[in-house]
Amino acid sequence: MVLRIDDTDPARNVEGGEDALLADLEWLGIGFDEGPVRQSERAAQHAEAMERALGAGLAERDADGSLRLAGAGTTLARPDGTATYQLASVADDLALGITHVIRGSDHRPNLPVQQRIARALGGELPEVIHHGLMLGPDGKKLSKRHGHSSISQLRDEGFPAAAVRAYLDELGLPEHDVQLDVARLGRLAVDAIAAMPDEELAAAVEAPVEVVPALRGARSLLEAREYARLVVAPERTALGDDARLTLERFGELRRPAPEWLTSDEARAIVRELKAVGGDLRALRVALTGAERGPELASVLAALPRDEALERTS
RNA sequence: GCCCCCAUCGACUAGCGGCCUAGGUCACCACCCUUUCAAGGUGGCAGCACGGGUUCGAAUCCCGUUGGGGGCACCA
Repeated sequence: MVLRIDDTDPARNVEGGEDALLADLEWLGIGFDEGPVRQSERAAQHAEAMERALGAGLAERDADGSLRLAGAGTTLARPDGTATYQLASVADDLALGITHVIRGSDHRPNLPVQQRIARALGGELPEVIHHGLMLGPDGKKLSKRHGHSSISQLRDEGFPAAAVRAYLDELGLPEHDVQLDVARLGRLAVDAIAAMPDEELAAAVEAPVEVVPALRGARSLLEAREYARLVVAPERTALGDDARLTLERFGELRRPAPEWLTSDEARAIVRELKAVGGDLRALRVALTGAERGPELASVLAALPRDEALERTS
């Protein structure tokens, strides 16, 4: 597996583009054996290929000095002598001993041209497989408008890398274009978060390990982060007098219990409150400042005694 | 306009001439569980784009139509 950066056109190279690409690959956990090989650093090899193409009668010199594929008109080299993608990629495929290329179907029309160039260079093009393109949920070309239009955007939206990989694996190499299925991706994110070891999940949302059980129901890392915030640093909320009884009863149950509750002990307290007709919603709001969030028992288990009592007093 | 790909439930797919009354997963709907949201359990809805062939037999092979996509750069 060779990572090659096809940067033959300086005008189109984006500042930081390569780093962003590398970062995405690393995040996804996709490694490579060689590279990155930059085509911009292989001008000498490309010049050699031009000579051979000229010698084989494959290329013709234009009036302005550019090199064109005989008969077809495809440009192989610019007037300044730099190779275009068509020539450079074929020459490098051959030079690097590439055996297989997997690329999007937008490249399909290039196949016959590149096979022709490869033969003129005295070789044979690697085996090429084309796959369908990823479309937006509306069946149209993926764009910024859809959101989730790039790997880094998916990461920012809180999808775990494992979920994105699982989705890609599921897709395989479709022959036709494929619509991005956000719901499916979300489902895989739930599974991926559920499968994460405590330490990893804690690190991913920058939260203490004790709160991890409270994060388990989250559907995205963003949501998990929000859950963690509700446990660690909730907003203070004023509760009405009708909540008083439940909170007092909670205090009576919590005070004699250990500093940290096991999940069984936490569940037992919830069960007890439930049995006496306690207002669990009020307890939730007192503890997390929100009506919705992590499972109540897991919140109890994530808070030390004094903190829990303080929030409910 | 010209060239090239593709076509199964809403989505992603399994299917390579008889195991197809078309299977799975997600979504959706109902119910169960649960005094939050998820998760989990049970059940349900729903599809071979259309028209012709070939064959004893077609989702599967052939032709056409329609639809979708890609390409037609001194971009990659």
